[in-house]
Amino acid sequence: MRRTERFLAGRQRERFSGDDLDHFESMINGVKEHQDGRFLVKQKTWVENCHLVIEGFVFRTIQVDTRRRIVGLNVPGDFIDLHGFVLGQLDYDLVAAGPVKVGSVPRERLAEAVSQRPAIARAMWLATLLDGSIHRRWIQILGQLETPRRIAHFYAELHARLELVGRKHAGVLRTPFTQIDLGDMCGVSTIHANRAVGKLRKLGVCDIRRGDLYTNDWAELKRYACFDDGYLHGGGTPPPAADYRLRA
Amino acid sequence: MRRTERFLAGRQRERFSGDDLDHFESMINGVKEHQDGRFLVKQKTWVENCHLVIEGFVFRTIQVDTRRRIVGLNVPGDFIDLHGFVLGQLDYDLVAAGPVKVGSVPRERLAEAVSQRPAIARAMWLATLLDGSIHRRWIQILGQLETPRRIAHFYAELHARLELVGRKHAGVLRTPFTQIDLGDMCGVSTIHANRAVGKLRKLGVCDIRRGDLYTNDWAELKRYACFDDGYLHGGGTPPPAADYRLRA
DNA sequence: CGTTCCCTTGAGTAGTTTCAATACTTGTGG
DNA sequence: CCACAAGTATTGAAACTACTCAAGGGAACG
Repeated sequence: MRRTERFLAGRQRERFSGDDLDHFESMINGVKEHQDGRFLVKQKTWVENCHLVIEGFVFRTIQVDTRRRIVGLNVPGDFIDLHGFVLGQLDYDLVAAGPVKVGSVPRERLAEAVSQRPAIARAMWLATLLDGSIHRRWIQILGQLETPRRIAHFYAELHARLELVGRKHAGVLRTPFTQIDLGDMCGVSTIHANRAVGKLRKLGVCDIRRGDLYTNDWAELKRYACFDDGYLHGGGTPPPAADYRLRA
Repeated sequence: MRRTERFLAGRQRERFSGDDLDHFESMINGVKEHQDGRFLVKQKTWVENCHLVIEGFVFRTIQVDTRRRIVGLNVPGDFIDLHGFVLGQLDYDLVAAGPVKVGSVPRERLAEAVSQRPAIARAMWLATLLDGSIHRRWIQILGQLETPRRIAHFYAELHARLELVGRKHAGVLRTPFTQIDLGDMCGVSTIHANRAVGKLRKLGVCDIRRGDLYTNDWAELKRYACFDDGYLHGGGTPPPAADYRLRA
């Protein structure tokens, strides 16, 4: 299986030519595995390589004083630090959430690809736009839903994103996330995250145990979470035929 | 004064050649003024033109049922719907916040510029990355600060962003935002926004009246708001000399 | 000069936090 | 195999933050 197999899978990946896909695969100059909690990239340092998640999950965190906020989550197929390629540095830290496998692309190779392959340039831009879209939804969720629904929405999103990259989860979605993580994501205390998890259990929406979510009705869970997958821009919504490639 | 004068001002605008700047200016094929509350672009519709804010403010909102969330704010110099250029449609609505003047760029012109002018292509990507960076900060703020600090942070950010595009505000920063808007931005009820404004007044941090913020100590306000401008990627942080243009 | 929208204030309720204490898991070494 | 340690999960109680409902006051606009 290609290391870049999941990049933009479910979201216009089909626009790549076979040659582009080959080239893209060749840009990965190394793969590393990291343990849970490992800092992959620190904010405010010069980004020399960009990283693609191949296996596992990565948090984007911002730490202020003693308190950590998780401002984003990345799944297999996601680039995690493209911002650093253009801006030079990141405004967040990257932390392995559970064991993770990431591929590395040197910035010169990326610069070259972006300058010479319009499809890849466009794809990179697209990837960062998808990030933005998810960010906006998180902002909405944080301000609009009570904690149990935030947690449900988070898992619903994860479920949908994993499905886009080819991973179906029926009765259980396994993750390495602790309730501490859930709290940091939802902007609430750990204890409150625990009570919210308890409420989801009591309501019969789902059962979250040590990060693993059990449910036999994803549709009901998504309804409860007010989840609407439009913002993920999955498969069915490619724009009309008009040309919007970076180069003609 | 050029209509594109403020685009990326304070953030690598100096990287444009004079020719690029001329070309960029020529892409604007029309300028329109809109009144407060006017919907400029609706979500989930095909984006045929992209828009640049020339004067005034624009909200990015997401409406669910009767409740509106403001997930972003744009100021002069900002493109407000570049996402639609690549993704075809937006995941949010654009609403005029007070009277606003916007320039319009047809997508074919943008497609052409992006394909033939690497500096412009890079700038467009950069512009959307800055959006993302601000989004992440909002996520952090929403989860980490209590309401009075959120409001203070919001004004602090606005102050800094306006300064980047050449607008200094000493004793007062005038905006058309109502307390309803502040509540929708901070993810709290209007009434609670009102009480938070009252608290800022009582603390002596600032005095917000009908959207206008009065203070004689911006540094103190920013300290109170835990504001750190790094995420805006202003002037002082261009990356090292390495080439990261879209095309050689 | 009245309508309308916005701001302000009060009271009761619900959601969330902190502090504190008690279990449960998992991994490690004896 | 058991005991222990460390991290994680759970529960209770008091304090705080924020929400809703409700009513009154102020500023802007026609």
